[in-house]
Amino acid sequence: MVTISDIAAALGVTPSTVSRALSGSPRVKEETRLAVEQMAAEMGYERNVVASNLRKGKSDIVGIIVPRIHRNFFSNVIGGAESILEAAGYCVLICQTHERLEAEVKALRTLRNNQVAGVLISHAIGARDGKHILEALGSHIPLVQFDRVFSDLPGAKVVSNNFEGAYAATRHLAEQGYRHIGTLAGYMNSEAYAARLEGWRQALRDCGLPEGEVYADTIVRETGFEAGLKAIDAGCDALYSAGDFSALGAVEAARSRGLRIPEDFGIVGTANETFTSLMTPSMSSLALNPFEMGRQAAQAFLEGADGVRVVPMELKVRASSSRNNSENQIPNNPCLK
Amino acid sequence: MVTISDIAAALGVTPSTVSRALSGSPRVKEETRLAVEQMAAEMGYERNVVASNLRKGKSDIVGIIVPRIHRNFFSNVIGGAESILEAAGYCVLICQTHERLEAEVKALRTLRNNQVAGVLISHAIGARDGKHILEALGSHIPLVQFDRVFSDLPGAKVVSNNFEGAYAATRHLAEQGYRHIGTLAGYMNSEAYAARLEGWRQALRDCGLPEGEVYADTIVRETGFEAGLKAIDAGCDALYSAGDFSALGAVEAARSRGLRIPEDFGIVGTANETFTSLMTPSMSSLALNPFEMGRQAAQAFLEGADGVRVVPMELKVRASSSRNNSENQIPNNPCLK
DNA sequence: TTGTAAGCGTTATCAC
DNA sequence: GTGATAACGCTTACAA
Repeated sequence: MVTISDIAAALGVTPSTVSRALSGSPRVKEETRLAVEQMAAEMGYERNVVASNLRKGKSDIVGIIVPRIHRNFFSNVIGGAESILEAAGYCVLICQTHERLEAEVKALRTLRNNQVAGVLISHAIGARDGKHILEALGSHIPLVQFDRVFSDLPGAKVVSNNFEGAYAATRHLAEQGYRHIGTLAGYMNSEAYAARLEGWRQALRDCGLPEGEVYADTIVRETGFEAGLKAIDAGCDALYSAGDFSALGAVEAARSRGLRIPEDFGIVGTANETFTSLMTPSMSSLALNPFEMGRQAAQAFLEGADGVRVVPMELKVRASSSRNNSENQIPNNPCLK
Repeated sequence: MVTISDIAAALGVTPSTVSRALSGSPRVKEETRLAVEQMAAEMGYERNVVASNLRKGKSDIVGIIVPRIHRNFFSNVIGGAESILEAAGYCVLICQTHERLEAEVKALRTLRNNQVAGVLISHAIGARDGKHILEALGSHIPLVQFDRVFSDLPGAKVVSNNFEGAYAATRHLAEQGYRHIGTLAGYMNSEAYAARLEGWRQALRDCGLPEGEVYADTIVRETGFEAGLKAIDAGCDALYSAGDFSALGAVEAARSRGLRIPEDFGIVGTANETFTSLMTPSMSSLALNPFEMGRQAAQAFLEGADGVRVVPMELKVRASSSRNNSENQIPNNPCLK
């Protein structure tokens, strides 16, 4: 392993000069810089970043903590963040918590102990607030929250316009002529899901439809199925689901009750998972924009700016909610943006 | 930030004693150890792993390099590896190369410079051999290759039984009565894909079917579509595809030619992506066992053992290849395991 | 523009 | 069993 001292010795200068030359300090003669660079290349030098980090008290690693990397949403957020961070000279360390709080705390500790430059996080389900985050990470490492955020924590936040998105999805169902629109709502200690719930509720009101009921508070396929059955038996003719997998469960529930989709039962999911466009009938879904969220989160970290950034969602209308009788009488509504 | 010196000062001992006590050295009195541990807890001490790593010349980070984390296969490998590595006290750093060689080299460099304890890698498409890997990583960091491996590199390898898997998939198609079975083959400088190709070829021979043709050498949806059209126009009635996305393209090609699946055209993909079981008709697929591959790769790293580990594949028979006329006359074959 | 020297926090090697 | 001391490789005041 060749060090700056080796290069210094070979050139008859001191390690400090070599260090300066290699880190682009202006306080070094152009001639020396060239000599150093050439010698470094020749000897196959590579900076020991561990030593460098120890000395500087921080690294060029940015940690990203997500519940599960295999979810399309999160892997795309990571991709978006990477695209920005790598260009800025950072490297990215990815941790998954599998939705477990202890894993999240452990990841935060690990990142702190590795003196990361910053942390981008979408927290695991199961916490009511972000106290554990501050405790585990400390307060001097920049923190950016995305998607699932705690408003009470300091630092930047990147969120979707969940209210408006769910509103648009529900309104779309109403416009297709569905009249009893329930919801599969997701985890209620998450502000993102709470906002979707409110969007759904507001849309029903604005469309002059009866109040709907909440049939689930998790977004996995199994509960989607159970909740779907309940909704159908209670007389629902459509569901807005805060997740795609629970929506899928509901589709299966409708089938098992002999209902045709979209004729008898309409459904819109959320997240635009790959399978939604591949299944038959294809499933409408409220698309998040994860790549852009990742980019925004990375930008927020780089700029060190606090505050909330909102990334718009986009409704993908597909077969599961398209009855093609779009001219239904829905009261006009000023809230839709 | 509290250091071992702080603890030492508070207890009237030296930093060396504290270090020994905290790292479980036997050369320290039980009493002192307890006192140190208590004081450490009290003062909220946490080891500075950067300093520790510098001193020890290595870290407890294991790097995992994959082409793309959003592929089901890779995210599950990562999950499997994590489950083993975290239990063993390592933390995991994930890098994605987006199939780009330069990104792979950069990742290897980054990992080496961070003095990782080891690297698990599935290399990007586009290299003929693993020279760049050795050059970038050096030879003293343990390397474990999985799925896409270079035989000529030293170190442990974890692979699927690609030959046998493709053989079984092709034979299954033959048993369903398909007679002109082509293949969408994948990248030929990858040993995994080459083995699948051979398995397909051998199965055709053993089943007494005419030699088939290779219609694609990439596994993306678009080329699957193009290649599917060609295969159909050339008289194929079935395809074994080395990837699920190309198989999906072929399904779309068959549809666009007005063929019914599986009646007129049969297809089996590879990888068992989530969508295969959700699409209509559901798609048969040769499942890899990524979680287990990840576990095996991690084990190989921990044990420091070289050699090749084989993880079996499993054929998932679904609608796209099920004509339910399973009694076709196929010569019995000793090769099938 | 370059050299000197100290130190980041930890661990390993001595000696006692 | 504990203490003193050096060293891991790099960066950065400060001095020259």
